[in-house]
Amino acid sequence: VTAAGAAPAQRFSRPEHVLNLMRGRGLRVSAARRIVVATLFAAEAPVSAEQITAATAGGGAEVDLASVYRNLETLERLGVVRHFHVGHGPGLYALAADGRREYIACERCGAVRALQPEELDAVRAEVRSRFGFEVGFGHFPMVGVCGECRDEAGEAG
Amino acid sequence: VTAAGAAPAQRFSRPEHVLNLMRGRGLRVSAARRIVVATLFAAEAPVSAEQITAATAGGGAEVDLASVYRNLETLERLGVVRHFHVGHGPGLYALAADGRREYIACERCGAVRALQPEELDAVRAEVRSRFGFEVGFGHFPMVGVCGECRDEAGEAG
DNA sequence: TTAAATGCAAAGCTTTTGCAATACT
DNA sequence: AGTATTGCAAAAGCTTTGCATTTAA
Repeated sequence: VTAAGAAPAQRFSRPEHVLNLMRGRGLRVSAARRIVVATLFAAEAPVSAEQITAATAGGGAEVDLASVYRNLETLERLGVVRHFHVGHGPGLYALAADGRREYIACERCGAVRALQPEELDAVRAEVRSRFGFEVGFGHFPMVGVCGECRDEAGEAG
Repeated sequence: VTAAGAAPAQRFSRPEHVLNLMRGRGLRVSAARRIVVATLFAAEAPVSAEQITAATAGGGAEVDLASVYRNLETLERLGVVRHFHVGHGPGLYALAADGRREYIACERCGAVRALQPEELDAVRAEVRSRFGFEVGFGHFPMVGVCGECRDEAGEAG
């Protein structure tokens, strides 16, 4: 079942696919948009708006932070991008190309691990049966300490 | 085992207990502090700093927001108060009188349910075994839709 | 040509910080 | 009296908004 108003699940394997989608929707393909989209495709992990503007520094042109935010919002409306929040700190944006994702974050090293929703179904079911809440980790992921950071910290207090 | 540096688990059933603790630590008992502490005791649910300043409006005196934040931080250092974050929105503060608490929040109605840590042990264990993360819900609670809000929304899309 | 999108600047919201004035001890 | 604490104001961090200018179509 597809929710009305939501963009259909779709695959965007390259920046041009996204830009074509925008053109198809009557949106313009500006230099700023090319850069934002390119940066998202180049990113290996979710990035903040600030990081996107910074990433453009190397490429020559600089995209204003406000424009980055506006474009991220536009891309999110198109279903191309999703964002979420880890602890304090800015929102993190990533391509939604592979469909819905959820996350779990390490508050110590900042690592963000992307998960398939099914991987969290057991957790979700546990929470639902115990507390009656239907929880999701796509927008507000769980925060904790990852295995590596726990190992580094040692086991003795 | 008690972590070094952490305040010992203690019970504060009345505002005076807290004020006495502060005096004992060489801290002064100001009008602002009386008000902040009183407001926390009077609150039925976790409150924001903003709500604490607003709550003082009825009592006559008004405590500056900055002072509220500073006092909340002081009280947190003393182990009297804890704060956590629900989605967007300001931090929420509550007495830690009954020991450690964790939370789960409804993103629709804003309800915050306090939980004993043991109630979340199964969830924690599930996450640990699957992902290697040791997660906590005391500072960044899970966010979802509570049972009542789901009922209200109906079951058909 | 013309309306969408940009850059810049300002503002909003939460929280923190500097500093002179106040008030607890 | 002496200093911790306050109030006010300004600033910091993230995000949004207003507006004149640029620019894609």
